Amino acid sequence: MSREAPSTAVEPTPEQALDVVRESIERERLVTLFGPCRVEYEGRASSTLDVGDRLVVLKPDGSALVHTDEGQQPVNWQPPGCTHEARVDDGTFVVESQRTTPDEELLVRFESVRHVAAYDATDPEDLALSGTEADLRDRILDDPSLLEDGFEPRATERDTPAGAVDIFGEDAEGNAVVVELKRRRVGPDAVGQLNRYVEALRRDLHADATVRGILVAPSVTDRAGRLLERRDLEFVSLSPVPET
Amino acid sequence: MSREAPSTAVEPTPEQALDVVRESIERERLVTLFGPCRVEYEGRASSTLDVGDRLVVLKPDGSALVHTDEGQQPVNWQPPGCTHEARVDDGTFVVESQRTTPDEELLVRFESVRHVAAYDATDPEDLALSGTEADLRDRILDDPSLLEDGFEPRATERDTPAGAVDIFGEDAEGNAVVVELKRRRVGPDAVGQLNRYVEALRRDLHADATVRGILVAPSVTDRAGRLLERRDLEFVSLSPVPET
DNA sequence: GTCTTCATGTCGGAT
DNA sequence: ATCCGACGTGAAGAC
Repeated sequence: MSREAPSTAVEPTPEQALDVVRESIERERLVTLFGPCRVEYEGRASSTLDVGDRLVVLKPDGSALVHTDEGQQPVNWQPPGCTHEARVDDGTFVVESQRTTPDEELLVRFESVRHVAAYDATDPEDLALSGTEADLRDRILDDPSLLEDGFEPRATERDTPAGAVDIFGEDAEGNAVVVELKRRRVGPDAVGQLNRYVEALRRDLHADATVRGILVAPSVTDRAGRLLERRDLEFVSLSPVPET
Repeated sequence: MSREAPSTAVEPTPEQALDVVRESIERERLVTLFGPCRVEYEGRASSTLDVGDRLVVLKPDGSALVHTDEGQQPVNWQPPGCTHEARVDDGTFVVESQRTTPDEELLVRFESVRHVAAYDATDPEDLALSGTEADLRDRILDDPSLLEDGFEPRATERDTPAGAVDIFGEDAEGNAVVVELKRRRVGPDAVGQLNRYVEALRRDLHADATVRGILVAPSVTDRAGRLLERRDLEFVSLSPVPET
């Protein structure tokens, strides 16, 4: 019962495709199908897609992907947790993938299946990613003077009525400082976020407390920069990874 | 030179895989590879992924996808416009996908290729999607009283210094109305967005002009609701699709 | 190219 | 289950 060789069939009949797919779903294999098909989706939104050649991937965790020859994103999909079902309907091979909460359904109707394959896939590894917001946070915690001289971090993920603040601390004068981190160049949305946290803390702390808000990112857009000024918020340029 | 049958090879040697993949890239076919591999990415961020079974998809538009047995999203990828290259390196089959602006590179090193397939794929169809924000906008433009009696739309995508307003109009009393649309339940971010537009218009219009801000969505979260009140903004519950 | 926002966003973490 | 924010977000449209 260890990993078996991939099962594949070129130009299978609908019945042959059905056999492969049903058994593969049963045995929790990763399935790929290729051929001309129509796709219908109904759920949070709804869509139809007329006949074209597509690659359909069914994963053992219940995800489904419909890929065309273009684009990084699938043209249709279903998230993990769905139930895949295959059948032959009116002589054509059909895959249906359903879930509840919310009720959603994906239907792929093949004009013909040009290829089907099934794989035993196991992947014990986690992705090791660097250059994230967490890396930016750690850079500042390791050397708070990167933010400004005299800055002292007091907490990460500090809760406020408006949400959790990335880094909360004190400046050299003892003022409260709210730091919002972004791993890349930011627009007006990040300024709004920082502003909400600063307002919330100003309401929560003593009325006489000064609360500074500092946005930390590699850079800001013009509009975001003007918005920062208007809100009396500050900006410090810093990347998740030291500049080369 | 019309559509040929899929080419596939089970357990190819690295050299056989190389032949198939090189020719398929040349001929702009859609390629899938399956087998145990390591993956490295370097670009906006960087990542490594140790050995595991994965499905790799190379598209003729230059996209690359690395899928594990779990998750809707690829564990690694490359966007359209990249250059795919295959080679045998130290006896192992390797795929490299590169792009510029920004410089990014994806490297997939197979321990062994368990299956390779190549497809001629053409897809002339566009997805027909409904239930989007555009549908919500059209509902209101068709029947402005859905927003409130006496509302008159004047413009969509009206420009302000803070960005484009979804719907700009006038209420029964002649006050300016800024409408922000969301196709689903919204959080604090949407309130911030609406607030920016309202502030910008208050600065732009005559000092004595009243500018109302209305958020239109199926529902709002508690925090967003409180934020709306604090900012003196309004909420109207409406879905992109009429309720059943 | 940059900027801005939408998305069936997805995903993870916390409550 | 909902809420909230990060993401190598991606994709589209405007400038």
